[in-house]
Amino acid sequence: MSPTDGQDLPGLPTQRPFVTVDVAIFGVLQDELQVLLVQRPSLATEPYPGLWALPGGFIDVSADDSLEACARRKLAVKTGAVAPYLEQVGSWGSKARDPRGWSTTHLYFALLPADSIQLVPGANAADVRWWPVAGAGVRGRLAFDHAKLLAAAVERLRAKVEYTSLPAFLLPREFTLPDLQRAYEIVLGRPVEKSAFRTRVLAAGVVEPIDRQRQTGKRPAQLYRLASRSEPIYFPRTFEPKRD
Amino acid sequence: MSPTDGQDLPGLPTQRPFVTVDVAIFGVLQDELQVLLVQRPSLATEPYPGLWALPGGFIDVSADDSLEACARRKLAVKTGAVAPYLEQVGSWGSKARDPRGWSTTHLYFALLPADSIQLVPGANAADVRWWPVAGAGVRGRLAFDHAKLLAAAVERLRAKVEYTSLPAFLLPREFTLPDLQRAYEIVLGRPVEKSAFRTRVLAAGVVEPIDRQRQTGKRPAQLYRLASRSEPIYFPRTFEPKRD
DNA sequence: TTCTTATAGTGGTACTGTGCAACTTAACAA
DNA sequence: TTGTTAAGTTGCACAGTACCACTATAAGAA
Repeated sequence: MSPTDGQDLPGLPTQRPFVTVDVAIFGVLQDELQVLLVQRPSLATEPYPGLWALPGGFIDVSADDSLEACARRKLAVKTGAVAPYLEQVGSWGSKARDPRGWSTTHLYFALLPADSIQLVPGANAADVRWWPVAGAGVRGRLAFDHAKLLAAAVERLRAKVEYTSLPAFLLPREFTLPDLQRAYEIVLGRPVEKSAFRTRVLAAGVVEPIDRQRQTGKRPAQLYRLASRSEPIYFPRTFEPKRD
Repeated sequence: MSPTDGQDLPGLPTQRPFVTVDVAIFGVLQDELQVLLVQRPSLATEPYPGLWALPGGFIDVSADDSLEACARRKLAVKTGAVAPYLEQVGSWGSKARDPRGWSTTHLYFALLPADSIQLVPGANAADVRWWPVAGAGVRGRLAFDHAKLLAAAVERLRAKVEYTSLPAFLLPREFTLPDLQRAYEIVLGRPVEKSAFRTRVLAAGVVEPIDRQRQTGKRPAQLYRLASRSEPIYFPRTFEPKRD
């Protein structure tokens, strides 16, 4: 048995992977699902200089109390906001994923109303930008294995949108049912049937009407807000579209 | 900005959490869902001496190529077998969860036919035993935050059993539909209706009949095996029991 | 004023997968 | 032959979704 193996050692292993947290931050801008990426600094001493990557970085063992706290901190640093929804996607770790050595990352994804935030390039990133999500990722090469991570986050998001109220967290506090329907369509990348959608959302108690409407030039639309602003609703069934 | 923060540092952080992988290994024994636990050595130098814990331990950066490979290795060491199903539950990390310092763990769960394996106490564990799963965990105190980890694994397992064929991985290669139904009932902790269950399983193409039956004294039962021995099937809907 | 247009919202029927209860079938044993 | 028991089937009810057609409400044009 290898000397670094196991909880039974009197001491801790001296060779440890380094540990990072990455966050895929999603928003809806210009009627598209977009993800926030940061450009890595163009220093030859850095891996993947100048390439775009998911926001994230090393755990700070003196500043962060937990993984999730670390994710929330990184999110706040980039957006200046507290995201209404944050979920862990999973973790990845291997000898090969970072040229600097054995590394692990803990991946989270966040949803937020894109109009509510300010982008903050910050000290450790050359630039910050929203990128449209096309298919399972974005156009262009990403640093490290971030294309794979992003694909996993997008897949998780789309899967859960089939049976939860997650897209509501992409909207501002007050919204109409057509707004919400559109958010579903943008994330899923396919049309959603109006009548069934409304029945589903109202029957599940996702939203409650406020006593105001939105005037748009045509028939005004009832405004709603979330019944529960922190927890998503789970619908009894997924969508079941006939034609694909 | 803290000196250990960020990918932008020329160097890597010197203070790193230590990294472990834990595996919740589930099986069905004596008509009960059980989980494999190891007893920690009774050395005063070890945290939680003598307590039971999920099998797992430190990543071995020289032996393990990836997190999942590490999980498979730990699984093989304890059971001497390759589990037909392994899935990551998630990761946890904090300053407080291990008295030795900031630590992270990557939690997996595995399903296997309990009769197919040999328990291997091994060098780094005083004992290995199956423990019945009662509610969200096991009777008795576990080391570290393993009660929370086990609860998360059990919750994930039960949730997926509602809409997948996962319990099939708890059975031997050949089984009858009543066997499979019983596995669902054991994991879910509630009865499952025979007729709807059979329709569901057969319509989804989970199994294929072999041309043999099992004689039990009463009417013989058709034997089946999995159509796909590696991937679970996702049913179009969850169970929808009327009375709870 | 009326007509047109566009979006919001409703109603009605079909369909699918599940729940449930009653039934039939196959083997064994008394 | 009959009774027992577990395996397997049949038929109907039900809930939630899909789809299509319809009505409602505002603004602006005619």
